[in-house]
Amino acid sequence: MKSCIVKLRVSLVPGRVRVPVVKTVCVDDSDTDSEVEFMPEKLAEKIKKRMEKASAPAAGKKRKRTATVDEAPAPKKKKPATTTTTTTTPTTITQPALNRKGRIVDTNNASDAVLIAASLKASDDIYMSDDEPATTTDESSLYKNVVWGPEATNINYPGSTFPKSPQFSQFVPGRWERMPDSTLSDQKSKLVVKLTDKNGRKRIFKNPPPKDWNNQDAITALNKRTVQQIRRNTEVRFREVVKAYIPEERRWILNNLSAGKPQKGWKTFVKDFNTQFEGQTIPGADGPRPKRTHSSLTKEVERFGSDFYCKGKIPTAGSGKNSKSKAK
DNA sequence: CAATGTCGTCTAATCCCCGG
DNA sequence: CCGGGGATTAGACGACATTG
Repeated sequence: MKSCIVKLRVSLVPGRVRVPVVKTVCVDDSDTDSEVEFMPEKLAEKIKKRMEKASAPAAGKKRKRTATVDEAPAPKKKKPATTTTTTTTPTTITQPALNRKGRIVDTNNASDAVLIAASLKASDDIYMSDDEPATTTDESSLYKNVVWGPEATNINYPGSTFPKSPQFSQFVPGRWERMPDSTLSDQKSKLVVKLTDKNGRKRIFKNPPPKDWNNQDAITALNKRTVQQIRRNTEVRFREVVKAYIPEERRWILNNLSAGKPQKGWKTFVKDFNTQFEGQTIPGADGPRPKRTHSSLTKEVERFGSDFYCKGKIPTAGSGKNSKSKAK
């Protein structure tokens, strides 16, 4: 199998997205049917839509996917540093070009099956053969033990890079992941996280593969662990810190609801809300107020509608159902 | 004790189904 | 086709548990 896949990555330049243009060339004796359908039309449609959206950052805040290459720390301009606090300097926010759904590969889908057949599995240098690898197979674990190879254990492995701002796209169910250029990538390669930490030290984290790549629980835990490794050692974050609703916002919500419902529909409600708060700096609040999405607002009302908004009250901090333990 | 892994809580963003 | 509502999946973080 002398096949080799040439992937032409498209750099997503915010503001001008050019989609896919794939080309998976299999240099092999077999002929390469260049007309293979690489992606279900429907999906392609969605991806396109998504990319458009992604490249049209809503004005205001929202850091777009910065060139998170292992480049300089990128000082970034910081805000007035209202209060001291952790001033975690604006971190690098990265996000995959395709959403979860778009990256999932369906083994039962004909065109996906074709892609899988044409794709190469990640190197054994990461860990030995998947088939007969595991030394031990701890029954209680969702993961299996593997014998890590040089790519995962040797800091000096040829070609290894240790970015200060590592890229990472969540693991999705299944061994394969669809890339922006619509080729497939073996998620095995994401099990080894290489980065240069805040202290300038090169690190390699080795996360054992799931026994079952389709087990969502295993995938979820794997994602949490990986994201945590990156979060603790770099400035990279995959999304903004969630900002809770503040009393002023909730007061507005209350005043604009009738029996728990928007008076003029959610669309207007969301627009008006953001016109009122997005980007505003409210005394006492931490930084400018974030833009709230339709999802966010409807969820807020759904959560506290019956117990608060419908009763003419606004939720108080920590009224969810826990009071958040502050000191312990 | 330090480094890591995991859990709990809060909130966001989708996805999906269903009814108008 | 659009919007509502419920269900999923997920990230940030602090706190706690485990490991070495």
